[in-house]
Amino acid sequence: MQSAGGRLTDRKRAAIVQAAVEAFHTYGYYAASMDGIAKRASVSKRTLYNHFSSKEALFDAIVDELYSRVEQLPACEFDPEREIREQLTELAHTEVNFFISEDVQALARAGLSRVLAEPEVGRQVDHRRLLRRVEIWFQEAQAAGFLIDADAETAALQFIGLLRTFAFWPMIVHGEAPPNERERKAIVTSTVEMFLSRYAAR
Amino acid sequence: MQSAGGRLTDRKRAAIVQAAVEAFHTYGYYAASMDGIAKRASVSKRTLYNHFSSKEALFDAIVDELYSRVEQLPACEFDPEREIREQLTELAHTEVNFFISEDVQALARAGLSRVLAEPEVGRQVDHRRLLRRVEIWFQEAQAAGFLIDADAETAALQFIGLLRTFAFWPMIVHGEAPPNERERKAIVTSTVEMFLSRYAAR
DNA sequence: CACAAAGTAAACTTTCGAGTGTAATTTAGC
DNA sequence: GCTAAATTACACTCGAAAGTTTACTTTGTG
Repeated sequence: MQSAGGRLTDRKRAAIVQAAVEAFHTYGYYAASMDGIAKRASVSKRTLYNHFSSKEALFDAIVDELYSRVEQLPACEFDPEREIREQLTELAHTEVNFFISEDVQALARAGLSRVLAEPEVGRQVDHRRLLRRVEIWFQEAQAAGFLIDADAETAALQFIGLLRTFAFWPMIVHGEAPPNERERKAIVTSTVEMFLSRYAAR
Repeated sequence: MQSAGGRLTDRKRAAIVQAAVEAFHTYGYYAASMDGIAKRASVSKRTLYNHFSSKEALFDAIVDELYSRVEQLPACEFDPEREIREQLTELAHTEVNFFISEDVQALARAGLSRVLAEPEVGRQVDHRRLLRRVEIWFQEAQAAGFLIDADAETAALQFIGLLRTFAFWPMIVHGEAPPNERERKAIVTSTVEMFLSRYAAR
């Protein structure tokens, strides 16, 4: 028995998943090799293939894994008792932390590199899944009279789009480091400011 | 002599460039093969290699080619005599048409797929180059008293970011069709609206 | 301790794409 | 028409990466 918990096979599987996340993060789907992942996980190639029958199966498992981590985002329910700006700021911080997390970055890099080579895959991704939370929040704030009447989906996309512009795409495209706390604050503030300028009820 | 103009070797080269743009657009950098490009250009593989000594050289040539087309964007100078909203709308349309053009999409897809596998490449891309025009425009509008005092780079990034959120990333990530004229108008209008809500002088 | 399940190492097959060598053919300026 | 440069077909090398086979070892539970 080793120090880490679980049966040997569970530990091996976890090591593989971890290594795969790192490899996909670093190299993208195509440039990440199964040999490399096996090595990184300190696992024989055969063991890798015993757990995951192909690279694609491994990738799909990783996507599921990361999605499940990802959907456990703290729910942000609208609260009519609290300041709208404060709540929006909190929501923005949650989203930013989400986008810059290792897991999401790994998922995005791997997913993107795949989607670029196999566009059909991208067409089947539900891009509203992550938007819905914000959309619903917006509708509730509207119903409570805090925000003006406007298309909730557009507003949600604008909000998320602004955050991604500063805290997601630069990391993906230019390999920038994740924003530090000061930078995150500036991003959130400028986004909230813009959003409220447009949508705050008079 | 064939119908198309130019020396044979020039025509061949043009066919190769055209085929490469299409291939990189369709498959991304890695999944596009030199055999495929040669076939698509109706050129022997050897001729392809006589013109471009490697895939990387071909890619770089394409990047240069597209960049040169791309930098001929109609300059949008700020004109203190005209309505700010009208000018901003025009600027937005120019940018949207730019982002959704075949050339830019091809460049982006190829560039992205490369950057995902070789992050160093991405780090060397000057991401402010396309921003500068808008930034300068914004500063001039500020100086003329049409826009409030605020960080020009942030504002420019927000503006471009909003447009890309609706008219660029969905095509890249989800393989969506380019927005039609009605959709483009809606994108431009909502972006201009948001931008002016935040930055228009009182 | 026995033994079944799981892991290991390393050589192996296949496939695919980049890039080359060559001999024969076509093009176009003189 | 002659000639040099460009193009072509195609067979080739080379390397990388997916996935497999085999013979052997480790692990841990009853």
